Amino acid sequence: MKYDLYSPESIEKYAKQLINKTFRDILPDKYEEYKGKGNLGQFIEKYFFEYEPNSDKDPDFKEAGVELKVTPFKKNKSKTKPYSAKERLVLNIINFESIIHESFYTSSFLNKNKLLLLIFYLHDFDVPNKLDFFIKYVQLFKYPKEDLKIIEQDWNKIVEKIRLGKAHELSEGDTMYLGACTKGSRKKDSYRSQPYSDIKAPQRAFSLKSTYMNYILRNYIMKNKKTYEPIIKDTSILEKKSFEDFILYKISKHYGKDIDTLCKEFQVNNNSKNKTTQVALRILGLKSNKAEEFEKANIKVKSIRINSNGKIAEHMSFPSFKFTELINEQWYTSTFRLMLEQTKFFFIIYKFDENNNLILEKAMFWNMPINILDTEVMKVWLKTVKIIKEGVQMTKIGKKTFNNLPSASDNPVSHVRPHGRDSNDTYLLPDGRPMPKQSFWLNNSFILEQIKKDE
DNA sequence: GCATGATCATGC
DNA sequence: GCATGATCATGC
Repeated sequence: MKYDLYSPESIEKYAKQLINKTFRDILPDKYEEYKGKGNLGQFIEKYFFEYEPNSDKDPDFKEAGVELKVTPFKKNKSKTKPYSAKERLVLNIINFESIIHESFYTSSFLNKNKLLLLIFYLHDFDVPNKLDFFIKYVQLFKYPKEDLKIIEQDWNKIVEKIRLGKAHELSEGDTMYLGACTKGSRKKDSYRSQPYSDIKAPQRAFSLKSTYMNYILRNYIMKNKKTYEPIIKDTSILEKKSFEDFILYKISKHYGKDIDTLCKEFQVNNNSKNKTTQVALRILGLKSNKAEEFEKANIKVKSIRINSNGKIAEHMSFPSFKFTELINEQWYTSTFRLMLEQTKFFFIIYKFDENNNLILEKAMFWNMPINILDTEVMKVWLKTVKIIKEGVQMTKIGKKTFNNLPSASDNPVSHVRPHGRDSNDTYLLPDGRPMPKQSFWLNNSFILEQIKKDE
């Protein structure tokens, strides 16, 4: 045997020979050309470790308790973040029927995935054949203690939802590091039954979110020194409270205070445009505007102001899209859908009182309910694509140019509006005309409704 | 006061 | 200089 079956370190050592090799380098001469079907993980199992791929309940290297994972990363244009994980890491499939009888520390998830042998290869978009990608990193990975605590909370949240008969409403935005991602086709016949409801749910698997994989890649694998400051400095806090509850508890101590008082108390510049967000982060004990946990969990902070009449003045904006890219996307894999599905939002909500003082009202975590995402938001998205393909109508009235993209009055949840530096900040339409950059927005009335549901 | 286009401000 | 979150401005 080329490696000791019982020793994780021996397996890792053997696997490190893969570094700086392509998949083609591993292919033995006498074997038929690998078809490229299936995944590269199976390829490594078969040709490098020389065992037949399986889908056991046990880890791939059962005796050593090591699960093999072959996963891509990619190069970015960004100088500060030169590399990212290309995708989430998909782990075992969730069996809705049996998982409701499990508990975390004896779960099938932890049994299979507590020690991972991560093999990172560089996905090069200019290289047509997967076999020519280079393997760059090979390393055993065990969840750090503080991460495992949050993963436990995530696991419990997912199982709780299944126990409530809501497997069909599972979404990656529900949880922090460990997600329940869809796996397999979206055809009706791939839907699965669930124990506490007659509604069939798409098959799902546990996964480590791509933002969490980014963190693993940059900090544990590439060993970058620059990390963000964590909010939870002492893991024992998470024994008593969930991460979310702890955060909300800290903010709640300052409910009712006005923004001027808060700025003074937490030494935030009162003229700063994002002072409302900054105050919340200072309350959480952060010196900067980034939190390690938020980065890993893909939590985006959004501040919301409610007017004294109880309404939200502004809609919520998202990054602008390129018309020519948007029309080539499919809804289920579209940038906008994936963003809404995978992002958890942290709302900091302020309200103007009758004297026009801005008061910290509450904070809450929110993510887009999947049933709204795949109905109302989908309609807006499809309509937008259709209009762009057919040719946007633009009408100039005075200084403003009006268009026929879906507006806030057309749909209760989402709409399209300009979102650029100014009206000269444009992208080209497929027909070559320039148009001010546009983005999807969430309607203020919808946000308000979601905030009220939380009460 | 709503609807929708236009623009500001901060951080990287 | 751009991307992105946040907010302003005008006409009905």
